[in-house]
Amino acid sequence: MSEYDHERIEIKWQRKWEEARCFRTPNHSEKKKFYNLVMFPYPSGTLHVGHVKNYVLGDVLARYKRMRGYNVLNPMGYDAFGLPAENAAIENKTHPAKWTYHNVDIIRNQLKRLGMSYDWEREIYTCKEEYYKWTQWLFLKLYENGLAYKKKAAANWCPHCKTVLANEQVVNGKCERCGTPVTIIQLDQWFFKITEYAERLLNDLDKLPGWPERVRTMQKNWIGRSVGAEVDFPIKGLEKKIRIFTTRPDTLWGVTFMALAPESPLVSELVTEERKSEVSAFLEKVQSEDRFKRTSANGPKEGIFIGRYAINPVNGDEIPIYVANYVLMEYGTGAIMAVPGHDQRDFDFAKAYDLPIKIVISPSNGRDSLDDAPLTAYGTMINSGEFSGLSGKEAIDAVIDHLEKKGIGKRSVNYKLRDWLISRQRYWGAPIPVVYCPKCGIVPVPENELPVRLPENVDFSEKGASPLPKIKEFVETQCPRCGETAIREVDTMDTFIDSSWYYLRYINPHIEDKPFDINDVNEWLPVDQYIGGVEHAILHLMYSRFITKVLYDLGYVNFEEPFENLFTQGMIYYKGAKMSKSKGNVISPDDLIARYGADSVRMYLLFIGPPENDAEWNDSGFEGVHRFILRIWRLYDEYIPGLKNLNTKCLSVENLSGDEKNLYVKLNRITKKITEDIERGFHFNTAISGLMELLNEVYGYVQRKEEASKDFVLLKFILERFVTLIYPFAPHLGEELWELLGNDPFLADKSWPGYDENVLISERYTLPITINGKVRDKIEVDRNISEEEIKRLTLERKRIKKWIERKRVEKIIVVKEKIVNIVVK
RNA sequence: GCCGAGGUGGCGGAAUUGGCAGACGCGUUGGACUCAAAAUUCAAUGGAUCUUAAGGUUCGUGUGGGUUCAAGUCCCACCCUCGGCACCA
Repeated sequence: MSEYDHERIEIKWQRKWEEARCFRTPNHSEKKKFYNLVMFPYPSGTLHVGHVKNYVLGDVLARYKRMRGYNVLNPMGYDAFGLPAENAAIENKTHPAKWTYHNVDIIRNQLKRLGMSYDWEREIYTCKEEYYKWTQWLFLKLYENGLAYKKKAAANWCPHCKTVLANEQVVNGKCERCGTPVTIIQLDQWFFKITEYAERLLNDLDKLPGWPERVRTMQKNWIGRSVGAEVDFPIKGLEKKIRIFTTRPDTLWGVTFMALAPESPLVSELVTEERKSEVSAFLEKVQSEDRFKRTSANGPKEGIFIGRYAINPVNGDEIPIYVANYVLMEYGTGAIMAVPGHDQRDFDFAKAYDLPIKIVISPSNGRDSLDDAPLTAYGTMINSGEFSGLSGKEAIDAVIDHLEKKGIGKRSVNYKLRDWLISRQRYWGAPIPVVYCPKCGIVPVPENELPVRLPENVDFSEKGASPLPKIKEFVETQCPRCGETAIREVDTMDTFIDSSWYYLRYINPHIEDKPFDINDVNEWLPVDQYIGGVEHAILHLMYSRFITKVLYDLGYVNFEEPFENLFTQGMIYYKGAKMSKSKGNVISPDDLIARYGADSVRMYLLFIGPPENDAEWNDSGFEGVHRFILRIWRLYDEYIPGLKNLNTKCLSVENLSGDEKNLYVKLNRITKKITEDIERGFHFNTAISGLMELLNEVYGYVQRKEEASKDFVLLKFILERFVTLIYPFAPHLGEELWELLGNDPFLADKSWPGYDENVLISERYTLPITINGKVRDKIEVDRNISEEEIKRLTLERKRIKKWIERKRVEKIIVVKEKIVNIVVK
């Protein structure tokens, strides 16, 4: 009896696959393409089992699709630029590149040791010149087309990371990476005009039925479209107007004051002389407050009258103008009309400052007092002149038409989405390819001068600050336009730009004169299956969609959405928390692979539960799966010597009966189940339980049967099928047993087995009989039996008679092949 | 507050179209093997309850209603957990 030497087996097959280049994917093939993509890792250290789950899911699908005859593209690379590398470099007095490449080597080895079927010849690193050259090219394309611009603006600054962040990278007022509360600073920054694509990013979500509803909803929320009107309010005694945005033009008659954002330039323009000192004191106070708290819900409403009045353009009311802390400068016009009768915030403010409350929407549900809450629901307009009596959408449309006709307002759409701030005051990223010339101003670096190289000899001794501005050779340059001395941009690009197009580079990873070949990309994209964590629901996934749409508009690709199907896998928890180095609860795959083998790790990560759910790592659960693998090994080890030379072609299925027939039926049933579990969408946990069932069945057979009466040809046939079925999940074990059974490699090149539907339909089956819905008996019947016959047989049963005697049988429901139900009273 | 997902044995989880709830695994218990233990292997395993036993009965999928011959699955109301958004006018 031989031991299951997982290490020998796994390394043997990993080597063989590599030598035979089993997983190399030609760009063109007779076969149908399948682009299988797993979100590439940020190489911050070693992978733990939580990361590994992601890659295992992708690998199972890739291997399965390959067996189904697809030309599968299954690439891997590294999202290799980023701040952690720089921080580590500062801490360990090394270079970010060195740290990054070191980590990449570890991760690559981990992935190889796990048996991932990647086409390693397509490996990409976003930090390599040959890659970031094209990231810079992408920037130029956006710049040329007016989609990249520079402006001075309030930006989120992370004091710990010492850089600005995009809105998407601020979570609850804190830096998404390090958790430090962000502050606001004014800086000259580069932006991508993602807002110009807001409508399409929103609408095209409907074209993505293969995405989880959850992710689409999150993006919808983030884009935050609202429809309404812009209205101009004249100011009493001045030739000025305040423009506001509202989604409720039907409440225009209920405006009792106006409010400006503290940052609004209108404040200083409009404030009267007498109110100036009080107002600026208020502004100072607001500025000193925590911005996140100030702009989050339930904060106290504060403000101050600026001494000026506006005129309500629809009814001529004079209304006071306030500055209020709850009005945001970044949304709409930075000014609002306040309708305390029908808006919670305005209501709170009005209560706090004793402002009048007017009711202009009729309280439909019997409420007539607004003492404690405003009436925010839609309803019938009242006290609104000629518009009184209108309600709902009709009312809103009528009011807007009126505004447009009178020239005091117009239909308008607003989004919560802001432009993508892409400048980072860091070293380890792709330099923004722009030069500042005293004569010509902003000058983009010409395409043929790319890449703008990141200088390598860099001093990281000054803690925290980017070293780029201090490198003379980098900063000082000539203007590409006029040749005069000029200064280079010293900010680098947000690393989310690197990852917003990497799925295109995999198609032609080594091409030198362009980022990708248009024809090849159009052939391979969109990605058929994208797999990754839900934490990228907004960030990476929306940026990638945006960049794809830009490339589409510029004619570089012929598809508008990059990822046809998206699967978001759940996280692995350990000791009740997300695995993380800082919490000290990571489980490394390395030790497990050394002790139990990669196949056990793969199988457990698949068996742990539905892959989209979060799951708690459980050591004894893992051992259970490992036991299953040992159990497979023992069975094969015992029977292979006797089976090796048998020819399964001799198997005649028609002549099977009894135990053998049952076993054969089971094989077909399980084959069907596993196939459907995979096809139906990542139900790998139940697929594996099917394999367990099948193995139990085989064990039952070989133990029950006398040695002499066993059908060894059938046994061999089943054992061959079994390893084929387990191959996508435990590929090393599959290949090894396949070979030991006397077959030539590679199982990797074999087809996924079919199944015989006909044998699944048996001539006889068991039919449960229920009385008033409770199972009381079962009968075995012929497939072709008539309903009448079933009824007759049912009523003859001793057990059934017992239940229906002295009762009245109301009716008998027979659902063939399902159930019989007798209704008695 | 709004939106989304979910709630099933001691535990992880199955149940695909309304048709035998609890597949598979873990754990537990018992038998075999062994000097013994481990490993392995076979069997039992939702709760309550009746019976000497074989075998019954009854309750049971977050709670309360409803539809149906039949509900984990459909409808209504509610409770709880998780995730997202949250002064966005």
